[in-house]
Amino acid sequence: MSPVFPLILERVRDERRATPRRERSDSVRNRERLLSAARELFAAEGLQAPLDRIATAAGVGPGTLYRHFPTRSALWEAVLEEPLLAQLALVDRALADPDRWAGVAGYILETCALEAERGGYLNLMTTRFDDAPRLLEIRTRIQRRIVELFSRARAEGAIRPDFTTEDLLFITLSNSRVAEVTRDVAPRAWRRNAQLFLDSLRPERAHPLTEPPLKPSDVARTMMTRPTARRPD
Amino acid sequence: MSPVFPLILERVRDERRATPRRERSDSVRNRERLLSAARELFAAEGLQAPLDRIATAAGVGPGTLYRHFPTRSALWEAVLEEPLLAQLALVDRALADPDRWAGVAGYILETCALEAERGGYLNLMTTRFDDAPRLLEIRTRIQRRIVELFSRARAEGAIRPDFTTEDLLFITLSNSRVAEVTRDVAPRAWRRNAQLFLDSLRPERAHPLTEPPLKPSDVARTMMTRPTARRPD
DNA sequence: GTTATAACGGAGAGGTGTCTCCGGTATTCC
DNA sequence: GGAATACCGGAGACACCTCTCCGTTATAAC
Repeated sequence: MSPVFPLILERVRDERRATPRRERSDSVRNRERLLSAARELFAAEGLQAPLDRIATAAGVGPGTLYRHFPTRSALWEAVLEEPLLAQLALVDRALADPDRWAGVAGYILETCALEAERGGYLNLMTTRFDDAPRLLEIRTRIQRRIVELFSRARAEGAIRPDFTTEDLLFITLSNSRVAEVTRDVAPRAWRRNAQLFLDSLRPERAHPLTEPPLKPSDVARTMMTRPTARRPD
Repeated sequence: MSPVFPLILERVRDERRATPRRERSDSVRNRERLLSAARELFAAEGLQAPLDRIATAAGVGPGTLYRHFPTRSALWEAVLEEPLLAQLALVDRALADPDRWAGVAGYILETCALEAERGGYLNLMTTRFDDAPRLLEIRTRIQRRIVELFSRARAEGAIRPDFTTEDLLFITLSNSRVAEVTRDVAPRAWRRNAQLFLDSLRPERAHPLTEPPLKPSDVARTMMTRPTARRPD
């Protein structure tokens, strides 16, 4: 056992590390499968769908899922960026509409549709994304644009003056709950709920709200429970 | 071993069966404790609160809980009759109000309050009570009265003409969700949501709803999942 | 007291879900 | 083709919840 051989092997290993090995084909394939299964199950059963079931649906073992996505948040980041960006695009379109009411009403209906309709993800806007900074960042951008959208509408009298962006929490929660419950029974029922809500938004003959609005910090604290099912420590 | 003794014992046993033994004091005490713990946990954590935790909170073993209340439904029947009757009383009061709008608006606000406020039970009106016929029966009575309340209000133009009692599902779901999420953060926030909803009910603010109303059978099918946690067979 | 027994409560089986470890294998590189 | 190793996937630990069985105990009746 001369010391020479180990040294050579050492060098070889270092070279390998410098030019990293190509990603294994089965790894790539499995990641794709996992993402596709996750998209499907998150849409069908909600963002809390059991990870094991996602692994099974993807045809891999649980170990493989956890290697690719160590936490639920990691999987969320990979899956939910796209729909969140779609949401962002919606606000932008709404902001571009010169008709303020049309902008606001259209935004609400479309964002509800995005969550409620088949293949849409429920609770996208009300789930904690603590460990998913990318998602959080997009949502922050969305929220800033929403504030802009509604303050313009309010300033121009397109909506009732006492409506705040925090009040959007109500339609968001309401829509996801209604959609969840009526999906299989009356898949378009959420629209009626949203249309009713729109009528409560209109400026004409609005009756004053005696209950003060939520503070933004309160809204933040209503976000849905932890991303993994693990108990709090 | 003469056959006489057994015969006497037999008679004694029969007499005992005729005059049943008094209920044991510890049994009574434990039932009270269980009910009180159940009231508390159902209110604090929802109607699906773990039965084991209820047993623990009552200071008894799980066996004792299941002996007194073999199913979750049995416990629900013992605990939820009272609040459902309170709900019934609310509709009756609303029906008695000669001012139709006041009746309807009052009913909605008060029923929301009943569910949302500390010690109230969430989802009382949207949980399946399949194995709790007494609760089911009360709820049916409530629903009949509600139909009466709203059809009068509609007939007299106190609310928008296209609003159906099935649409109440929306405020019910919305209120319980909002309450659930804001309870610890802004315990009165549900009121603002309800007030907004009321404005969508007013006839003078109504814009036509393009989405048709739910059918009563659809509403029935939106009821929340099974009473026990056991998987469906 | 004594006795019969109803009620207790905890151990544990069975189910679901999260997450890890590790022996075996498939893939890449040469 | 062979060697090195990254990746696989299942077994299994842990946690939570439901529900039952059964040896022990408390209570009521006498």
